Amino acid sequence: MRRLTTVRDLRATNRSTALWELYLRGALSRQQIGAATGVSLATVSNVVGELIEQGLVIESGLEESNGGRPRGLVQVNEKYGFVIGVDIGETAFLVELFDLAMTVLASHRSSTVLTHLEPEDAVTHVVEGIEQVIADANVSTKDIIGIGIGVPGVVEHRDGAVVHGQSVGWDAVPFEQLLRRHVALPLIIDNGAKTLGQAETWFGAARGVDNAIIALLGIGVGTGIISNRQLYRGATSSAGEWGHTTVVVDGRECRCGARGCLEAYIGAAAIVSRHEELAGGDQHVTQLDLEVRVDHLLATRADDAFAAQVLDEVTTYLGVGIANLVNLFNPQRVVVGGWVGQRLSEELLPQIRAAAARNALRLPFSHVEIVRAELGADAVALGAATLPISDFLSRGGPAKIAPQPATDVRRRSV
Amino acid sequence: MRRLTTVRDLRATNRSTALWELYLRGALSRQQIGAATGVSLATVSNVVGELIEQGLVIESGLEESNGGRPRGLVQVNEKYGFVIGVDIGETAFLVELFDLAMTVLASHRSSTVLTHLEPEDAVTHVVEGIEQVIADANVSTKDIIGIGIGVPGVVEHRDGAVVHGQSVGWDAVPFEQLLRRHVALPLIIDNGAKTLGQAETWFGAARGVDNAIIALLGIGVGTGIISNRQLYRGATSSAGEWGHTTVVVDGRECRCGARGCLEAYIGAAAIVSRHEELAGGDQHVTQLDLEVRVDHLLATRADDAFAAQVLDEVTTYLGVGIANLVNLFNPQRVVVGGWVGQRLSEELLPQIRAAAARNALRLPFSHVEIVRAELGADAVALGAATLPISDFLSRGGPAKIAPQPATDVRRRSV
DNA sequence: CGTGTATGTTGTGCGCGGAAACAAACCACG
DNA sequence: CGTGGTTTGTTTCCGCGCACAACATACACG
Repeated sequence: MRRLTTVRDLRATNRSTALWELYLRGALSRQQIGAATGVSLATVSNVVGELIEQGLVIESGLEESNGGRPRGLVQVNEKYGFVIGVDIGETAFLVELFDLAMTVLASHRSSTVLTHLEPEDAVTHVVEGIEQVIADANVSTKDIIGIGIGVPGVVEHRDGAVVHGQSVGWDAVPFEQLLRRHVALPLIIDNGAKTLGQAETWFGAARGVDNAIIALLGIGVGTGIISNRQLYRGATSSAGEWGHTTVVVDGRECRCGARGCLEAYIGAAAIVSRHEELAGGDQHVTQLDLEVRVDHLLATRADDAFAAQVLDEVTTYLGVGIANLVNLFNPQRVVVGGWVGQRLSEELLPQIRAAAARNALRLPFSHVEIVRAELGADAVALGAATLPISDFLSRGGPAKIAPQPATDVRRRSV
Repeated sequence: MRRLTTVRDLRATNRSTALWELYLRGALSRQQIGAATGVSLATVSNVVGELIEQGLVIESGLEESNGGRPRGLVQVNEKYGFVIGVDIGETAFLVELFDLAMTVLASHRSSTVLTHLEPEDAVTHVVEGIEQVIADANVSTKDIIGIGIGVPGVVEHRDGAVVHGQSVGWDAVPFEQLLRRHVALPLIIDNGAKTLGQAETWFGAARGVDNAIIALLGIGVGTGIISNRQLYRGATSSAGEWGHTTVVVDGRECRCGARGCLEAYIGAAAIVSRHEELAGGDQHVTQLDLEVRVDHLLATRADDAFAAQVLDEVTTYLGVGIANLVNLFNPQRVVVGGWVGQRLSEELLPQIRAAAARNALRLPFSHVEIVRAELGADAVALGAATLPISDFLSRGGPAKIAPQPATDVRRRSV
């Protein structure tokens, strides 16, 4: 966090907190801002006036009056700038361009089979997508605040993001460096589970919660951990690697090389192959098949005893995994998402809750809600797009605006 | 965190950060303080001057000069105030009185068998201990900044601390309320594993580390999680309950009622009874015996194949538990402490590291050090005593000092 | 003992937020 | 339709805190 020492830093933080409030809560009156930020009304007026002059904030109607002057509402100018969110996912690339209200203005999808993705190919796909959405939405490059990218793997920040993505065969790929050769805009790269977590925290099932965990179940299994409304990153920002925590010592073999990992029990591939192990069947499964097969399992569980058993096992292991998170992190809410998570929690949420209850300590469990994710799989791109917005709000606006001339303008206009 | 809005808050934070630096790093020159806090030398002089006048800080010698005026060093006045740390542990009560340099000025120990501890008895023991150490150290009550208490169980903060301690049979005991009837001083109550974690962070094996986990292995098994140099508490401050995370689905029965908890494999009682299960032996083990038996296991592991097997198993499970923490929290350092942890890591640390390496992801594991705790079991009381100090430093000194008169004094003296 | 060098302190000015006075916008009621 | 009451928004003034720069201080060295 930036240190706060001089009087001018005060202005910067007050600007920033006002912007955050306005962004997350929508249109607010000046008194609401004052109450939320703790500054006097006079200062709110002052700060808001500055923000309006610079175009970051616009007036948006009046409240109903109850006898006196009606409260004027202000809100963030949705068209002040634009952001791009990129999802490099398990099944496809998705590039979306948003305004600040997170309305999708343009979208570009391209699918690939990602068993072995060449970094250079990924760069090409992403750059193409970015150029495409900018052209489609017809926005000026200088109005784009930044680009956020969610990748399938651990992201290490040293001299730009370095990606370790086992599932796509990436070992210490300097993805940020590669991209910067073709993209001049500000880039922020993070793990896809983390960006999904951010999306659910800002706009989905974890909205308004201080401490939450968003579990992402797909082929891979991961989490985004929200602590004090912020992503928990750990020392080298690889925190939340839930999929390879051990739930059975000496258990099933996992693709990571260890044994008994959670992913080896509740990952999409594990679910399907477990059913084959019980029922017999072809061993050749492509990734696209996985979705169909998981759906089929859920649909036929009333008739297919093996399917019922598999889902029962999955529910148990998922419950154990969640219980471990609850014991260790003591969150207020656990959100189950990702395409496998969505489907499972759609039909089996009570059983998942029960399994978690059996394995968690009573006290932390009594304070936690286990809910289904509200946003779909596209939320990874949405969450990625929130990364530059988060920066933008924390900086209190664009970095370039020199506060001095702005003050002059105001003075002259008086 | 307190919000920072007015210009006066600036002074308060600068005071506080200066105090923190001085406390954690010892005697510093004014320029060092300036560099660490980011304020100008003039302001440092100003703030330090105020602190010296109020007696919180004293001058402590000069540095060697290399040509110019020698740097004057300042440090926190160790005798400005005193704190009391209390450890309500598995085997005894320990009450200690410290000065701000954490020198023990008086100590009071009383042991009990804690299988069923009456809250009222605990209150009596603690109050007696507090009165005793105050009398022994011959300090004035008004010079005591506060009392910190580490308890064996989860602490919930609502209307004062409420303690849930299964191992001592406490279910929602309003311990703070009970104590306040007899103690007028400021009280801070927290989980013993967390206070130990704080002690190792400030003075022990996790000193200077931003993200660390201190594992406490005794009869119970818990952790103190340090994130950004602060204790991670979660939503209701029960975070870090490691002992009852599941490492074997459908595994050994645990005293908590669930199955396969880590504590059922590496807790002191589990270790001893596992050896009995293999070797046969009397089923009657008191808590005091446990220490002897664990020591015996370690001493005879070269000759006793069963002992070797038990320790091998324990090492494996401990490694798995640590690996799970590493994957989820991505710390820079894991400190193994508690009396069982100390003994195990004394002799088996390489094996523990190897077991963790087998089960953790490569990337986070490559950034973590697994080390032995530096402080003994008494550190729970030490850590508890840091709680009021932490408050004191964050407030920038005692709450009562009105800044206005102090300024007057200075002006008059000019 | 003077000169050079680095440290500590003392004014001065700028920018910030708070309090209070003031201006503005609306409702209600006669 | 106008006036008083009420609530909101703006402006002015003041105190405060920090940065900058000039000044005072303390030591080493020759």
